[in-house]
Amino acid sequence: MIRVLIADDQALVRGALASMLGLEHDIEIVAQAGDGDAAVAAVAAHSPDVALIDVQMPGTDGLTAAARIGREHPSCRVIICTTFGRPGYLARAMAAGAHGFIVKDAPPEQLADAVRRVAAGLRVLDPALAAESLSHGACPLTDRERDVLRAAVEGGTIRDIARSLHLTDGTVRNHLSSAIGKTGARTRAEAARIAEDKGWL
Amino acid sequence: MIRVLIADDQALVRGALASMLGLEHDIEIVAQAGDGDAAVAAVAAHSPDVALIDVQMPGTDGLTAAARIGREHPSCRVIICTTFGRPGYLARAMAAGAHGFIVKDAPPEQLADAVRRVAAGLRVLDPALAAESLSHGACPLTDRERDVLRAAVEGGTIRDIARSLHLTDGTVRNHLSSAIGKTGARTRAEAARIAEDKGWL
DNA sequence: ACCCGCCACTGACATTTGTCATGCCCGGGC
DNA sequence: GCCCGGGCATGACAAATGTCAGTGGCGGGT
Repeated sequence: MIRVLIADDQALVRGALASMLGLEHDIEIVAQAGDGDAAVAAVAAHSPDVALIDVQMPGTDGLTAAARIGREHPSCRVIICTTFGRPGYLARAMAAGAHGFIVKDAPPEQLADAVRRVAAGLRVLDPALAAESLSHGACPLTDRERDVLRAAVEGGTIRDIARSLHLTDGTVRNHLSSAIGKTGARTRAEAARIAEDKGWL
Repeated sequence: MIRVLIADDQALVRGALASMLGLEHDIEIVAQAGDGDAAVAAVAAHSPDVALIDVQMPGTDGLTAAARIGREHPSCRVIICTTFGRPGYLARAMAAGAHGFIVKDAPPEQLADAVRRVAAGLRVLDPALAAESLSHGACPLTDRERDVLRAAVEGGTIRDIARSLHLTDGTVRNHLSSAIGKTGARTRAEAARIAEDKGWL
């Protein structure tokens, strides 16, 4: 029996995934969680063989939860399961020590398969996405540029961003300008969208 | 037996929802679809009692598919099932003749229940969301303002928007200014985010 | 010790943007 | 017929934005 934890913030899909996986005779759902902290706690409490974790979750997101699980409970293998196949997500998932990466577009049969492979010690990832992740290279943005872009997606003015980061307007403009250059955008809004698309935020 | 169609662009959650609903003894999944056009076609081909349709789908989106189904196949009742509980979505779903509206945050048991209620001719919707939808009133934007905002979410410059809509820069600025005023935003980026959040685009 | 990259800031500059007043055309309601 | 709202446009103006050059501090390599 493969003991599995499922973490996803949307109760409906979490339950649906659980009942789908529960139909498999060699898989047992031992716990569910709705956010990153609950996922880490559940791993500690139930020590599952495999944790299936969504990226988008309130509070601690799936990628940082995966990193914590990898550090604190190395016996539990992690599969990242996400809506968006963003190259940056794959890169960060691998850096966090995840053993699998699957997108929610994938055919349903693939999920149980991925769980079995990962439980057996193999790695599971989409070849096309892996190629894109490698070819596009790592995120070219510096820490500060990421901070500024993250604040920029809200849509506020430069002064808003500056205040929220305790910086000068000029500094924010410089970081934004540099980020715009690196992303090939022509506006900070476009730069923010591009960075978000690639999973760099 | 209640005959159900499931439409969702993410194969994994579509399959998961299907296997969860399939566990119910009085529910039978007769078809699945990955986009709006396929959903309409599947309704025509299998004449299900209930169609469970996601909003976000490539091509024809779930709300317009629901409207088509309501017009062309009135015997099939529609439940809109969405990730985001945006007031505008609920309003448009009701306008399209949907009989139910459920968010993916809802507890899993609620789904089968909603299917049964809707099949019985009742309406199912989240009271809190309905209240918000009514209190926030309808979308205050004119058609053109919506067009311009939709083009603005990409992040391009005013000139980009103007060209993509075959308008003058000045006209675009006027529409944007008016949309910014109506949304209470201070930037076109913020206005676009707000409008998207409310489901006005 | 030296160089280099990142961070933070300043000041200046040319554009872009948001706002406002004004005008014209059209279609719908009274 | 008249008025009103919406779409489109122009022109003008203040403010915000993007770009550039230059300064200094800090820390990590070699």
